[in-house]
Amino acid sequence: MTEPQWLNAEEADVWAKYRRLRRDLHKAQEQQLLRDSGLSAADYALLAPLSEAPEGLLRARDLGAEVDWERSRLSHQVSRMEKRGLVAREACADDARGSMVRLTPAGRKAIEEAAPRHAQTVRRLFFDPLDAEEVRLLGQFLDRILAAVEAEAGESL
Amino acid sequence: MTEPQWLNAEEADVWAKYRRLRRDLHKAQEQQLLRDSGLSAADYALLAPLSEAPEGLLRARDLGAEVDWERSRLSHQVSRMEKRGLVAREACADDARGSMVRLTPAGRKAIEEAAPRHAQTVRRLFFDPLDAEEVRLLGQFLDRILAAVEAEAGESL
DNA sequence: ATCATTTCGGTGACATGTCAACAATATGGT
DNA sequence: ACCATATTGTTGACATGTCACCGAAATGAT
Repeated sequence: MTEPQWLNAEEADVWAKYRRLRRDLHKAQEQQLLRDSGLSAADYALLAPLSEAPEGLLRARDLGAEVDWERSRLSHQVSRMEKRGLVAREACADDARGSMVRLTPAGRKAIEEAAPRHAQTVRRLFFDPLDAEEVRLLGQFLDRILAAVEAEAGESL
Repeated sequence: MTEPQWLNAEEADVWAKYRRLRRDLHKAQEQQLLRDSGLSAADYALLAPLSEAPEGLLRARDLGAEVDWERSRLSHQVSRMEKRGLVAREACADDARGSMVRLTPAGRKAIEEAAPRHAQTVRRLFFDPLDAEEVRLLGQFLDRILAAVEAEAGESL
């Protein structure tokens, strides 16, 4: 009996490290983005798939699928970015319910300036501390933990 | 020349997995907490150190240090939790600037009911998919990445 | 003792994220 | 064609998080 319900000392330590990394890495990236490009993480998340789409144009539904965001979240964020001139909304020809989101020239300029430095930051902070074999292992660990999380999420559908 | 500026295919894959894990694990935990205990992640973050403090009483400054939150964030969250009866503010005897935060009986009940299931969820999702050696390795990886992140953060001080 | 500086907590404005509800439109079964 | 249902996007209310600033009080240098 006595399922191992609580975490042992090493697990508690690793869990604390994960939470700290989660927070501090995200904060470091947001600050780097904002400082270098004036973009927020939410801005970047939407600009990246838009910049890879033909003509920088995506239907809101498809942009939402790319980033896996809820519709309301996407709508709010697009509204904020529209105000700042990073994107523009257009009508959807195929479907009168739909809404197209187009990257403006200013938005294209912002993402193209931001992307290299963003990638450099990811490399320097996340990958440089590990060698190739360790990256491979970490990928395996993430796969397995993700599978457990997705299985849990799947139950409630 | 040509510093490895962009991520290679495996790195991009691992990075995408990390971001997905980051988001989905956090969401799974928040939902479990809210469903089982009516607490948000922010509630839990403050209730945990309070429940371990003598008399469930901590000075705001020290509570903030425990969770490493900014003062304004802590103040906002304590205000919201005060409204819901989870904690109560008191004057600080030593320092007239200070403010004490005390766990109410309702707050103690909430955290004590939430904690075991929270720990179970962490174990099931994060640690059960890994064996002991893998947990040890993951801890090493996190240590090294964290060191890189903290070094970066330290530069701007 | 005096006064600049620091610490402490709080507030308001705003950005972000979630939820419930809504209106308009599309879709599919009959 | 008709109508129940699903999809799409938006909105408003609210929780959360960040930032700049403030006022009060403690601290430290002189």
